[in-house]
Amino acid sequence: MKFAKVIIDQDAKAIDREFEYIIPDDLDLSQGERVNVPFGNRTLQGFVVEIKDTAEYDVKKLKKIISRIDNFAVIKKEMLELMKYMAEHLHLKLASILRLFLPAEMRTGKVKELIVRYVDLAQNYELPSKNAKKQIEIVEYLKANGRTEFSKISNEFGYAALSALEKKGSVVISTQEKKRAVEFDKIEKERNKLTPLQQRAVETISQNKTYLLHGVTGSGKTEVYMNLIDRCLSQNKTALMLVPEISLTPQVLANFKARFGEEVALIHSGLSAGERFDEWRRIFFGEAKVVVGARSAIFSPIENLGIIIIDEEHEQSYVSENNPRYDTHDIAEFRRSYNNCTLVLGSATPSIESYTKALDGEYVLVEMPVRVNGMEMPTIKVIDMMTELRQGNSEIFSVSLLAELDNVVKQKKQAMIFINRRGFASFQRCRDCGYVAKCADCDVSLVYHQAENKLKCHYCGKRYRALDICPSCGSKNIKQGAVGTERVVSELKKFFPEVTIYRMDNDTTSTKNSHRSILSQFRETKPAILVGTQMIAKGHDFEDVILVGIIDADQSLYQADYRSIEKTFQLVTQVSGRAGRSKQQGKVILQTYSPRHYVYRFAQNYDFKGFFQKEANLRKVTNFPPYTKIIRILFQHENENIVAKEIKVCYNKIQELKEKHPDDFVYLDAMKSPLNRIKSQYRYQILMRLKLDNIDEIEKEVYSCIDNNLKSSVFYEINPSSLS
DNA sequence: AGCACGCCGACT
DNA sequence: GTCGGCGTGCTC
Repeated sequence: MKFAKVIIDQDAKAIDREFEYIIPDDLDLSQGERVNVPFGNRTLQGFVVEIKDTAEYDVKKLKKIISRIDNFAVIKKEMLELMKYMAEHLHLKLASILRLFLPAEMRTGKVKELIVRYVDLAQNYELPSKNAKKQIEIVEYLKANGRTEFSKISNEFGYAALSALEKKGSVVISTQEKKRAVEFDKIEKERNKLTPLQQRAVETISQNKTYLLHGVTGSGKTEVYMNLIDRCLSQNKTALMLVPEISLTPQVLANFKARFGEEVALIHSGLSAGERFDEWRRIFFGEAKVVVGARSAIFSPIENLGIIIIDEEHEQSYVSENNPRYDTHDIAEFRRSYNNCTLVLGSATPSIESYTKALDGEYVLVEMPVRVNGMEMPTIKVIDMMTELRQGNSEIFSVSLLAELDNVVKQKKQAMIFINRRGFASFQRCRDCGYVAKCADCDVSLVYHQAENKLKCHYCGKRYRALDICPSCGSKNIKQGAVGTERVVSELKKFFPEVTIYRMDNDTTSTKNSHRSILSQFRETKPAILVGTQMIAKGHDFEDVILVGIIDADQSLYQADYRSIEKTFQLVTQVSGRAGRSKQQGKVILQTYSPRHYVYRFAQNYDFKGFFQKEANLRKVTNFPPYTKIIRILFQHENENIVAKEIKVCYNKIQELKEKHPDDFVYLDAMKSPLNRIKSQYRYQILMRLKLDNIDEIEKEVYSCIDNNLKSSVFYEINPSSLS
């Protein structure tokens, strides 16, 4: 008799463990298969994670597996290992980890293979009579082209003729699965010859190690990646390349398709359910040799990996913000080691964490310090907006920015204005009493959207009427707060009424192709100004953009996040990289209310190393990552008394732990979350910072302080970037 | 998660 | 007397 250990596919902590079942004699089950099992008095879906000859549980109480669900093992061996690793190191629920490994449409069974009918000539077909012109055409066509899709023939020559042929037995109809193809712009891209610097990088990155590729914007990292993938393919290995979701533009995808053709599979949020299902199966069954995708593509069931590439490795989007929370770097490192392959982390502005590892010798540092075309980096001019204000300019734009914009317009060139906000203005405030409208459910400032004249909560999506009278003091003196893209556009129109201005942010790119169409329109128009959020900061090459304006660079600087300075440096560098991608040296105008902050001084000089030294030192003396580990345990429940009570119990246990190991703790406290209520859930959190010396043991003990049977939902987070 | 079991109030 | 409220505990 054989037994199976099964994980039930239910996202509940109480049953998040292995259950044993008897495998029926007539079922030849293997590890990684999905099965239906009796559970209590219901039938549930589960994953077989192990098959064994003996049972640990009381055999008399064991039930039999009912049936298998697929005809193959959906979870491969590597992924089962990865599951164990993630459970142990990231404290995630097994069922939720397993769900990461297969597309949702597979789990729910809502999407099926697309089966298509084909037509071909029968071996002993009869020539149709002379009058049957359409039938003759079909026969001729099939003779010339062979087996063809039924619908194509039917549409082109008519269903009547086709079915007549079918009745006579002159054609045969067969069915076959057709993979839903992802549509692309066809582009021909010439292969650029590698510069000596690129050549050296490709040669250096040759071993089964982790490399940090630090190349300035415009240094041609993508071409290096492509060459590394080429080499991999020629060695009969596969490649996995990750790109931040935001830079997965149709252009980027088309580049890969043009270079690697049918061997590429793409995984991104824009795919339809059917496309995602098919792409996943193409990867699973080894039809795709190169996978390009966003964060979640790291879980692609691709085998025989030769290389994993994480482009823009510093991007925060590589850390999933919700359950199950993971950092793509950790998963990539696991897969590198499991497959004994190469991992490349690429960036113009590596994260402090990664660069520290490179200096410590954990990663191999590869540098590309100059641009491919030999151009100088754009000049960055830092403008003090306080001085502007004192000199009587209370506009959004500084005198210098307006002058430079004017210059761009005269030269019939292009400019980009970058702004770190969405909507018309961030919030509405009463000038008399300081009242700011907040969401009743979430305790967070509402965001004013001019187009609809509504206030919206960005956390729960609830909508409110815009303020005209202050509900607190009755004053009518209501003003908008900080500026957003819409406001910048309408102000710009005042100064440059004859210039075309495009806007790109979450609101203008919600429909499927709007992203592409805005960019291609912008590309065609000169002079033109593109106003946008984060979205315009990444990867787009516009030859004629010679000026970039950054409105209120401080926006990201003063967030309650220990990485906010690092993020600001990255942002300024990335945005500046958009200026002057061709012959003319670009200019950047950076507007700030803190012109003396060191982040701008280093960014201005493109001094990454200087910035790194300063920032790493600051982290060290203030005891922040990468020199410590922050752990946040968030408790949520609709009943405030319950959360408060449960968090107290947990906190006391951790407090005891701290008394036993005082040297391992830097900080420990429990508190209300800054956003005390979201979607009617009260939120309390325990925050701690731990030293790294005994981190594995201490963290394990910390985690064991969380009771398994709490009413509150618990979210365990490592190095959180926002504490709201 | 879902479902049964079980012990207390207000209703034909 | 019973119907049903949801607290508690279990699921191989």
